[in-house]
Amino acid sequence: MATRDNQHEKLTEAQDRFVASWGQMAGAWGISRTMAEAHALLYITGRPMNTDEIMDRLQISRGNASMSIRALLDWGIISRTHKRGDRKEYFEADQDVWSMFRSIVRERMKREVEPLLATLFEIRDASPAPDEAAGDQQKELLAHQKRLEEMLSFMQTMEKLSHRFVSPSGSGLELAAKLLTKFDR
Amino acid sequence: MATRDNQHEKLTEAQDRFVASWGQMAGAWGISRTMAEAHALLYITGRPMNTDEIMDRLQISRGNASMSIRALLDWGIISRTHKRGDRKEYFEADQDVWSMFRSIVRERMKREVEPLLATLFEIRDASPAPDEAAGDQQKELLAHQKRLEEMLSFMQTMEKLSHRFVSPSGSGLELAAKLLTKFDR
DNA sequence: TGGTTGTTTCAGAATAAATTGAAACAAGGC
DNA sequence: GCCTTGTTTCAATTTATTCTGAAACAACCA
Repeated sequence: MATRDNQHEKLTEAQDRFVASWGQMAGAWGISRTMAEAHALLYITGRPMNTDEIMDRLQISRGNASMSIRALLDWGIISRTHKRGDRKEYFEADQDVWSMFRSIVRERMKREVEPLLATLFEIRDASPAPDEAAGDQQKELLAHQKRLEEMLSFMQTMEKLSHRFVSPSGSGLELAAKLLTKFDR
Repeated sequence: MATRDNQHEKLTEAQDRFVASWGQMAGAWGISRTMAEAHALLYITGRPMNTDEIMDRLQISRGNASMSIRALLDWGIISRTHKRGDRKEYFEADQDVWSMFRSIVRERMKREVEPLLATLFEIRDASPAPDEAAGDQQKELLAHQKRLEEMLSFMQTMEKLSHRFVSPSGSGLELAAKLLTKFDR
């Protein structure tokens, strides 16, 4: 059975490396390392795990595990399961990479882009309106408004785009993306 | 001139709010607040500014200003300018929102996605290969490989997509995005 | 060459974010 | 009710990140 043991060891090592590289990526995107690692672990092992297993594997505290799992549930990229005769809660990751990606985009839009957009509208409406006179200051106010409008229009396009792909039936994005990359240049 | 003063005051206030909301957003995306604020300031004022002006307006130290400006230059979303008879360096933001966005995507891909992709390939190549036998463990190895492949394929699609839009002539994205949002559902 | 102005660097300080661990809380079973 | 098992919360701590300020550096000028 030495071969089998060796295989298993290498599998575990590959999983650990996957988890670690995922965790590294996290910081750059404003996600906590542990949260990313927990998700990576559930994804790459592909089986439901309970809190204790996750704690042990990632070497983290119970509190941290609980909060990270909660966050992943809120993002909608992992779900609860149960095992017969076991009172513990188990968690498993969405195994469809594209649907996972859609969930992430959906949440980030909702949490970060939408509030920003609302603020930008407020700022626009509170910005001083240029009057008819043609002084330099009026020109500047006009330019200010133009810059605000362009940013607003950009973000609105992004929002619509994300809704278009992310929300309902949903799997349009995968097809579109693949088509778009199919023909080089 | 009370009206003019009032207009100017309101303009400054609008700019400050823009800068602040931009800065808030930053944290969620793994960017330092100051860097985002400096960029927002240059964008919304629309005119070249030197280090001292930026320091004063954002209330930050010279060191911080210098490093943030440098980072923005590295990202390619601001550029250096000079004024006749003034030895100071001036900086101005790219005023085209879409080209700005392209620069950001290009850099993030290069810095974060490409290295991750390289690591994923390494992990795949170091993962144990299943043999012909049909045991549970072999099935698991197969499933592991499938998950890795799916993630790899996803990220490769994303990379190609980004190259397609971001790199050369470049302005395709704007058109495509607008078209895609044009027809609801 | 020495003086002046402007820019960069980086060790240490300040700040923000993530993590722990123990207590509080829930949900059963007896 | 009152144990037992599992989960959540949160104040205190640890860790990571950002920022400061002064010194080093660079470029120009007289």
